[in-house]
Amino acid sequence: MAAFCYPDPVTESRFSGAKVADDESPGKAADARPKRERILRAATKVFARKGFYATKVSEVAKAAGVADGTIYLYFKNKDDLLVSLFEDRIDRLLSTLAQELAARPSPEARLRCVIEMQLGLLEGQRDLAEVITVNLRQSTKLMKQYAAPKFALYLDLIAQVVSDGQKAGVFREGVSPHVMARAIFGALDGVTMTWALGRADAGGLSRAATQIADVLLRGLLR
Amino acid sequence: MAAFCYPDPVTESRFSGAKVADDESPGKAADARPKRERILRAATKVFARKGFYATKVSEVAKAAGVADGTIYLYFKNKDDLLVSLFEDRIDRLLSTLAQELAARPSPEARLRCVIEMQLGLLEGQRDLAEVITVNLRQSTKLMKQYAAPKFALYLDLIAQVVSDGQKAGVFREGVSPHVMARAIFGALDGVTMTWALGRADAGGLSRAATQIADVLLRGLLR
Amino acid sequence: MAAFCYPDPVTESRFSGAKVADDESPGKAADARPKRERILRAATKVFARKGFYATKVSEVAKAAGVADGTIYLYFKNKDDLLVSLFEDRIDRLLSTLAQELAARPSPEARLRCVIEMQLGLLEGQRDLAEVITVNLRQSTKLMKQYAAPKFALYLDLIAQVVSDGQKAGVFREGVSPHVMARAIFGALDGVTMTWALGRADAGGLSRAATQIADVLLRGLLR
Amino acid sequence: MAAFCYPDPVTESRFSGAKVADDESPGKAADARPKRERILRAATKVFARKGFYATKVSEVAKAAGVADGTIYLYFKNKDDLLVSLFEDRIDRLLSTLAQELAARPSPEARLRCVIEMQLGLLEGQRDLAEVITVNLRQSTKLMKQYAAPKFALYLDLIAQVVSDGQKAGVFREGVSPHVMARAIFGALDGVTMTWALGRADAGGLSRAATQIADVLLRGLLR
DNA sequence: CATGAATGAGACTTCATTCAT
DNA sequence: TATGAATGAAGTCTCATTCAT
Repeated sequence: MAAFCYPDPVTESRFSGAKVADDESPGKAADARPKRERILRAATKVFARKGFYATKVSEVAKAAGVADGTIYLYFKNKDDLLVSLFEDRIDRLLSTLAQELAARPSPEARLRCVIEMQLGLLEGQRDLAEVITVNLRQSTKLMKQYAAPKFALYLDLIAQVVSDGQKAGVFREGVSPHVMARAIFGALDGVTMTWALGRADAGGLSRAATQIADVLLRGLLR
Repeated sequence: MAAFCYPDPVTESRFSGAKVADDESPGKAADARPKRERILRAATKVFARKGFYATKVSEVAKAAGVADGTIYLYFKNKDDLLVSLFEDRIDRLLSTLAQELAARPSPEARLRCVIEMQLGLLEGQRDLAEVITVNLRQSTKLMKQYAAPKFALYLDLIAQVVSDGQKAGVFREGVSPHVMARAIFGALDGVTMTWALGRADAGGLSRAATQIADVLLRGLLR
Repeated sequence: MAAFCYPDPVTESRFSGAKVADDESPGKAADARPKRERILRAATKVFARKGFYATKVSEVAKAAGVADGTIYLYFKNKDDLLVSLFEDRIDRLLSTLAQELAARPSPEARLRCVIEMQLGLLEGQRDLAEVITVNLRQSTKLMKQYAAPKFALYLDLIAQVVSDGQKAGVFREGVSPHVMARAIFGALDGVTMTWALGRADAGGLSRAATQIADVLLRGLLR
Repeated sequence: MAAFCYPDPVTESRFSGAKVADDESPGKAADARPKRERILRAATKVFARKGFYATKVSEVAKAAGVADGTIYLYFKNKDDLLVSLFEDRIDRLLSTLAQELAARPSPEARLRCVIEMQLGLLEGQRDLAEVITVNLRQSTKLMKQYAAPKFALYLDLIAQVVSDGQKAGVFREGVSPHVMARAIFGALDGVTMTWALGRADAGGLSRAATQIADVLLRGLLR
């Protein structure tokens, strides 16, 4: 559930110092990671507030507490900042999701898991949610060239859950797993987007998750 | 179904003056509209191909066959081009949809109508689909200030269909009509987005519409 | 002799208005040429004073009395400014030189013509001289990629004069025309450079021309 | 002849420490000099390949196998690198040349000596030749402030040779020794430049030296 | 109405230089 | 001495917008 998440803000501040010391290879720049993370986190916040194109690199730098030039020690350019942000987070989601799914044999449970995870990981992270649902789509180029491959992996994973359910005789035939994957993703994305752009009340996404899961499962079951 | 559509490309060049003259408010200059339409159409094409921010106003002008400055006789600025594009199209959708829905009493038929219409109007208009699903999200500002209100109207309309279905005892209780509206919209949007970004095969959206409608209806029915 | 020159500063201000009107094709942007020339002239002045790399594009713009962006309507980038400057001038030199040489049959006269022309065209144009002898060599890239081809044409032309003189039995054999061409060009370039970097006294180059021509001719004659 | 040259690349790596230790002022740190030399040599190579302005200090550092900051322990700044390079080499040339000239009484021999030395020292050192003929002119500021004084010394030395020859009644009167010095230097520089920018074939410069010396001497002799 | 040359503000990015280690 | 991560000043270039024709 914490898959896609930044380190929890609470624990983060507590352990950030320790983390560098204990779970990083000591040869590497010991403080490089935190700085990269700091920049990414600042970028998320500013992008969400102002939009990607309206955000100046210098604003991200200021928010991260580094010099403008420092951004370019960690990211190729401004675009790379957005893409890296997306890739970092979706990588975490993919690996956790794969792991969680492996632990759940029933198709229903697996589908619920996907739904809860996609919504759960953004709950409480309005900024990240906004960046991913809104800002990431800023540029067709970014979408097509960079985000698309990772995104396709995620859709395939959902499609697999549907397909497995069909093979197991639990889900109805006659529904294309790939269309369904897109629809499921889109439904969750749509809910997240309006949540992020609106009041973003606590618990809103969890409640939505249950309802959407109920409807989709009833719709898919034989 | 032609709601959201451009005038048919064939008739357009021949009759554009006349056509727009009769179903539009007469206050505006007689030949201004076709030029406005030409610009809007060019914008759609270029925005879809390159993304809103990567598109220069001069490129839209060239694609529309007008001078750069002419754009500013019809639109306040570049943002206005995108917003106008969205509003023009969604206005047509809203009025047609309201009209179509009025003709269908059963909740199932009404929900199917929504789904078919949202997908149907973009079928064969890959450019427009891409602009609406991808480019419109370019700027949080645009989304929040301009698109959001119109968009909310659309979501309310869907929510109403769900809510009416519940009151009629056809759809299950326990599902928030607003959450459902967002999920339905998102599901269709997700399918459209991948369709537009991918191969965009003819008929792809219609087939998807039926499947999604089936799943959602089964999921919503008592 | 005016080959390589800007229009004479005196006549220029007198006739610039007229020139546009009478000797330009009227279809073309009537005032584009003067603006390009103005920029080129401003660039020469500023480059000579501060060096190419130390000169900001905005300084050239200010000196030319145009906006920064205007520079980019006439030149691809800052490098192009330097290269264009060189090419424009050398083109004029080449065509005038070819024409003058055709009118002189004797090898001695032809060599004197080359020498007087290379030095004469820069006499009184210290800025241009400095840009060509000093600034142009600022970048190996510029030299190798752009200036070199035109420059080679010029060297070939000198080599041809030497070679023709040898065939005519006037100049000694045993001297490579190409080596000699480079040496002649270099001798003149060296004199011009120190003249431009130093006091640049009026008449200095003409006097030098005669002396150098004398030495080289005596050295080359049988 | 080795005047202007780097230490021979072969012996250099083996004996660099010892060699520089004996013929240099002992005041400086014992191992600082080889590092200074390494940096200067790296700078020559990289400047020749990319041009002074296109070369980053970090590239020189990498080529020299030192850290960026180390450069600043030996040179005040990037400009100082170019100036030092020039001064180091020209100092060697000047002292060797003075010494060689002292050993030759006849004006003809002295002039041949100048020519052979200027070309000879660069033969086989294409990089250095390119830096001196092309890169050094990168900045008017560098030329005027730093290189010019040393350069003037060199020109004076050549002028002296001409002037002495005239006084001895060997060279013709009526030729300004200073103009001649600039022309001689320029002729050699021109040949070197095209050699360095072109194929730079072995022996090319020596052959050129003889031809140029022949022409100039015949031109200058009574 | 239409044009398109001109504008000029402002963003991204580079890179010489510094300094804590 | 040596390092190289960090800095931040500053320049090139773009492009939305204007306005004289």
